[in-house]
Amino acid sequence: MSRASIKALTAQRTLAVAEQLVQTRGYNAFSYADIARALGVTTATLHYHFPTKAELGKQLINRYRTQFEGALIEIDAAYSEAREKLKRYVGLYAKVLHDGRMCLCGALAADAATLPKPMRSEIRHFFDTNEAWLSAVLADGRKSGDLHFEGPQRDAARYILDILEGAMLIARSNDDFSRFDRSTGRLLAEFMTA
Amino acid sequence: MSRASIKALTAQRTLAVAEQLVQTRGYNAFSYADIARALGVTTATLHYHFPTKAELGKQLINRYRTQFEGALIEIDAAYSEAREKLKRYVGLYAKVLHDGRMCLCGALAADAATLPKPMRSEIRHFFDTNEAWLSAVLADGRKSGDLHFEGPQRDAARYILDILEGAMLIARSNDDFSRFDRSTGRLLAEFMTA
DNA sequence: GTCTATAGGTGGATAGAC
DNA sequence: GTCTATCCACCTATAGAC
Repeated sequence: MSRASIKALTAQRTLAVAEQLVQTRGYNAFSYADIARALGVTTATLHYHFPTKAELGKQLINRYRTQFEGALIEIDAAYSEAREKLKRYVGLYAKVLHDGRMCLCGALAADAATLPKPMRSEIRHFFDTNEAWLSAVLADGRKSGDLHFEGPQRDAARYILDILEGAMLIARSNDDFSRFDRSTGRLLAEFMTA
Repeated sequence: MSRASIKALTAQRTLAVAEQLVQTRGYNAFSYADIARALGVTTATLHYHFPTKAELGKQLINRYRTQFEGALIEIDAAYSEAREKLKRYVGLYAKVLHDGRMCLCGALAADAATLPKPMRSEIRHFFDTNEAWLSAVLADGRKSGDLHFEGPQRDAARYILDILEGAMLIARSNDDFSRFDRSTGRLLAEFMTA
């Protein structure tokens, strides 16, 4: 781990709690007081590590994207077939949902209009990362005959991301996670059928 | 119009402004003060018409769903082909997006965990209405050979709704409405191809 | 129906002691 | 690094005059 990413224990715990709060309640529905209560510290302590909520939010997304990129690298290392990679990719989102959470950036996207610019940029970065990885998998799958779809890979990648975020959003609000599995199952079938 | 739905002018204007605020900023990012400023009245006046924010929110969704049902009835009256109905249905969402807004219930779904139960019930009601209408259109389209899809109509209907909400969410957060059009275009093509 | 005035609470954020 | 104490802005909501 690089020196730049070494963080004090309280800072790490703050990020973990804040992440969970954003994913379950949304950016505008959590406060420094919520985190302080969970950690057993005061809000002044939190402001020492993260001067502003905007800064905390930015680092939150950055960390989330970095961890996500790590998971994508693991998939690339463990599987060679495009359709298997796509399945595991969907599995990443399913795991988040099963943990009772919304995708961090999906949750933040809903409040995008109220967020500071740096946070909006980080959110785009996360979506761009998804799009790039998916595009590569789709290109590979199309070439090998493993996956089937019409039009540009980029558009198909965005389509997949749209479904994942939408299915999470609706499944959570309806308290029925099986809806996510049925929708993503349909999605996978669509790309795996000639 | 039934007597029960007649509302004082200020109440009507309040609902219109509040709706726009929720759709653009989210439930937890707007206040009675925002509405009061827009209408040129005091917050006390708003509380006369809507005692609590929860009550305002509930009536907001109820009104939205009622208007939406009216639009669905219009579609049914104007078109007979299932694929044409489906196109117009997607057009309803496109219109909301083009107005710079998120679907009201999609926006609220993101904050669902922080909402009072009556509001959550109204949100479900909206999604159920979508699902029921779509299921009927899909059943009809499959019967006439106008639409093509695998599995239960209900699952396909939910799949469509998931994409619409997800595509809106991402398109808005990326400030690129054309993404919505490309994803929904792909969706329509999927159901119209044998 | 709308106002003034205000209560009671919580929000993010800071100064300065330890 | 963490604390106590505090500021000021904003929130939802209410009482009572007009």
